[in-house]
Amino acid sequence: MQKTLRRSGGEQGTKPQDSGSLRERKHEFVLREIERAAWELFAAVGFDRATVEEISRNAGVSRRTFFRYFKTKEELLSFSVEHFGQRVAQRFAEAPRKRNPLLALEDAILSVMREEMEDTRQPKEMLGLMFEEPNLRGRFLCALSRWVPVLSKELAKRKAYRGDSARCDLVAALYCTAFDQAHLRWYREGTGDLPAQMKRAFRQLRETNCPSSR
Amino acid sequence: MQKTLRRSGGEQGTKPQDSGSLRERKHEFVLREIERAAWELFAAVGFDRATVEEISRNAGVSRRTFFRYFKTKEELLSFSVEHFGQRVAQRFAEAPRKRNPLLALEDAILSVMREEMEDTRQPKEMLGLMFEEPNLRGRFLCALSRWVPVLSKELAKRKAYRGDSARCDLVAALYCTAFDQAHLRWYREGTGDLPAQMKRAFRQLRETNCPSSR
DNA sequence: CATAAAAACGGCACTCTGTGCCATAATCTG
DNA sequence: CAGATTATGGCACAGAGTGCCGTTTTTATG
Repeated sequence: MQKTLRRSGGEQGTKPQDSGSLRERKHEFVLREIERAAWELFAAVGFDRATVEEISRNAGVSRRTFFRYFKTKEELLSFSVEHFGQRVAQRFAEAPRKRNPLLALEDAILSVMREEMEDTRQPKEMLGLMFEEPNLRGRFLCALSRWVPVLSKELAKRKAYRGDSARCDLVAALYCTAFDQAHLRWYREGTGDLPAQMKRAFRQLRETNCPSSR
Repeated sequence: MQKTLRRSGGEQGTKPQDSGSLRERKHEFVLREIERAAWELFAAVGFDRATVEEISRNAGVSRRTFFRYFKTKEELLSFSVEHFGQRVAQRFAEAPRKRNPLLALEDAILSVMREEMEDTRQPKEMLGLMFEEPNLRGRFLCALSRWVPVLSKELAKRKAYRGDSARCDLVAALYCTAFDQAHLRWYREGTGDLPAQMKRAFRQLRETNCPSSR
């Protein structure tokens, strides 16, 4: 009946997803407009002091409508994060089957990350909010954890991981953690480049083994 | 001037920490009383429908006072989780220096976990809330992430990890993730025992290496 | 023990988030 | 164009969380 059930796991407050009809294009437009207004205000006054009231006004919609696009104010944050995960999963799926799954996954993450960094967004400010505010940190981690089933599903298609969904989930989650930790350190140090930090985290993840048997 | 700045990293709404004076013993008592009342109500009507109003009333304090003990309603959840992490870190610190750090850490987690399971709490219900409600999932992950600096600090005392705080952070975070994933799977499957699930996750974490060089 | 300082408490008013409801406007379908 | 769907805005409302202040309890000091 409905063509709307697209997004894999968690539902955003955002229903129409097809692009084509006027209605859906308009929806997409307003969505971006709210997002833009929100980030503008976040950058200006911080997350807490940016009221939905004012975000909505700047975006040209009513407060009530805001909540039809985003279930909560915090969802504005998880939105980008989830989209990122979707892209990683897609990129990973495109990697040749012969390639080592872990390395393919790492490349997928790095590849999407580089694209994102070229974008004209406010990546650093956004991450800053994510890491500073414990409230938003939770949101971020929650959004990140939604990558797990998506990545896990792709991982399960690879020969070495087929049939062990628990292991797929775990490995996916571990890579999400490495992703997070690399970001965190990069943000806190304030120096160095993110891809290098990320690669190091991945390598260390793969090297976390136990020399002596139990 | 103030004796209140104690807790390592994130501040709970809970200030006095020394035990001895009447004031502090009373504070501890009221804290537990609120916690008890809260979990009782959560179990009865769920997290969302349990209002702070009613929790406070059942605990015998005012609504305003509730927020002096817990900064937010959700902090009731992260409270136990953080305490758990503290205990793991302590147990880990007690392990002999000669022991392999990873295995020692695993044992510390398993050991505290077993103790917790014997306690007369509502572990399953609590975890249920943590995993179902995306809202609480975020809180849980955020609380879990606060283990990282604590565990990392202990890890850094071990010979093999000294001087590489980035690696310590990462390894600590990876183990937190394994902990989370094991719980998640255990909860979703509804069967099997948690320690076994946990051990399996740890083993798989250690085995996540890359056979072929890049 | 008495008394003053310090801290906890309760109550009140207030802002903000998030939701249900309904009337209106925009869009889609035929 | 007409009717059905869906989006929107406005309103009222409940609950979370905070600032303020007067009162009560605990501690410290003589």
